[in-house]
Amino acid sequence: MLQLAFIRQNRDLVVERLEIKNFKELNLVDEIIALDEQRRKKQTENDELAAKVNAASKEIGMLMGKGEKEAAESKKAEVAQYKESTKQIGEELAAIEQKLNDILVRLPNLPSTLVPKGSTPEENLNIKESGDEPTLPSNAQPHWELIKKYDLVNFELGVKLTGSGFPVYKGKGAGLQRAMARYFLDFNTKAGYTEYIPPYMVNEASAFGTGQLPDKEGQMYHMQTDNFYMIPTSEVPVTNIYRDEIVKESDLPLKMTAYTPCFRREAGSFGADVRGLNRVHQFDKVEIVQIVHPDKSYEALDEMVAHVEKLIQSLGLKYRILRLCGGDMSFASALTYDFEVWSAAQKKWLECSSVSNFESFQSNRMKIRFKDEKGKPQLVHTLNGSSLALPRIMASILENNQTENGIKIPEALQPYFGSALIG
RNA sequence: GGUGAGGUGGAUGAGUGGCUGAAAUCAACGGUUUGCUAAACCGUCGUACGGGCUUAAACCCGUACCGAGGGUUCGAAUCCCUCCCUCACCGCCA
Repeated sequence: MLQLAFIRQNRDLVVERLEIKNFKELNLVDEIIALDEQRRKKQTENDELAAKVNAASKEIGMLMGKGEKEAAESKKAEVAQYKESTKQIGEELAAIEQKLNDILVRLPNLPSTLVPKGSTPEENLNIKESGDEPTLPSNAQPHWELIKKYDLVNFELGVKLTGSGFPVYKGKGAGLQRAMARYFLDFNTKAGYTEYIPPYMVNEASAFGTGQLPDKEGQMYHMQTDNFYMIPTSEVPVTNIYRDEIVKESDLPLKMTAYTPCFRREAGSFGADVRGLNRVHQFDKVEIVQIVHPDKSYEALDEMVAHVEKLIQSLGLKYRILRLCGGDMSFASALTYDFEVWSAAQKKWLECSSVSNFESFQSNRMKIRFKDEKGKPQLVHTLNGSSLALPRIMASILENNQTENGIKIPEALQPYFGSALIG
């Protein structure tokens, strides 16, 4: 969430930036400022009263020690007078704080100055397109047909076991998935990311920390009995590793990677968008996360974008990089680059990575800080990106690399997959 | 799931009603000493919010926080209640 002091001091800027993010309830900004003022007044009142009570209590202790019972009793009576008002002021203060916090938590992050205006995916800025258009055989098929042909993924079986959107990978399909995961992880650890295997369910505090709650409540699977959430991305558990920590400045940047399944309810999708592996409820993803010094976060973002680009290039896929417009960005992000790979038979771009700088939006919720040279705690910046989401990469590889004889496996994956062709 | 023990600052750990925002030790940081390292010695060493304060810093003052929430009391780390978590043993089990 945004820092209160920042909103207070930059009211106009906040409103202007929120507009770019297509945020409608701009009146909340002034409401926050008004509530904050009330809060400070109330707290001063509250503190002064508490100070009086504390002072009187100390005196009572001393008087009792000296055996001056009379004087002590009269002091007690004095404190009793404060009692009523302490309770009332305390309650008022708590109510104001509650209200303030409720609103604060609903404000999305401010987009960086690089973010283009816009409200739909069409308004995203296409900043780079690269890679060769593959030459397909005349009888080229979309990946959901290829999957059947080579018996790689069974969607109907997933429906039987769970429901739609829970694919079952089989044989070479399972093998390709495993090969991708290992290759991506190796690629990341070689670049200095430490591998983690986190829990696949998180508690409320973790889901709140990265911004999934309360904003995206409905997008996560919720285990009611234990009040856990299935992770929609490993960003959630991995970033929360450092929740409520004050790290050493010299330990920054912290770089982490994790391979996990991701669970998304994604209600309301239909049609070609959800055919095959395009959009599913459970999919695997390798994620990278960085926790960095606030002065270095945009440098880190560029580094991560370059890293993901290199990985996609190594797979020989045609791709493009988009800078998301205000309306298409996530709640918590300040700047997001999406990577899309070309799925040649569907003639469709498939999002396979999203790399974002959250600045201090997440760290303010999670209270991840470091001590600067003066010893003052300061919020870190957090970033994350997919490196990469597996199913759409698989879809793209299958479609782009299909030949009369079978599917060619990208060279980089061959050592992991164990062969050069699915035939 | 059963039984027992326990949750205190970066760590260990003392503290059972006022002198405790919290002993002591370790770690960390600054310094003295030293040919270097080590040792020794001195000093510093929680966070948040509010006020002094005006843009900021420094500093000073206040308030809150000893797992979370409530209660008793003039006063709670300390007493009571509820919840959460951890550890040990048993049961079950990959």
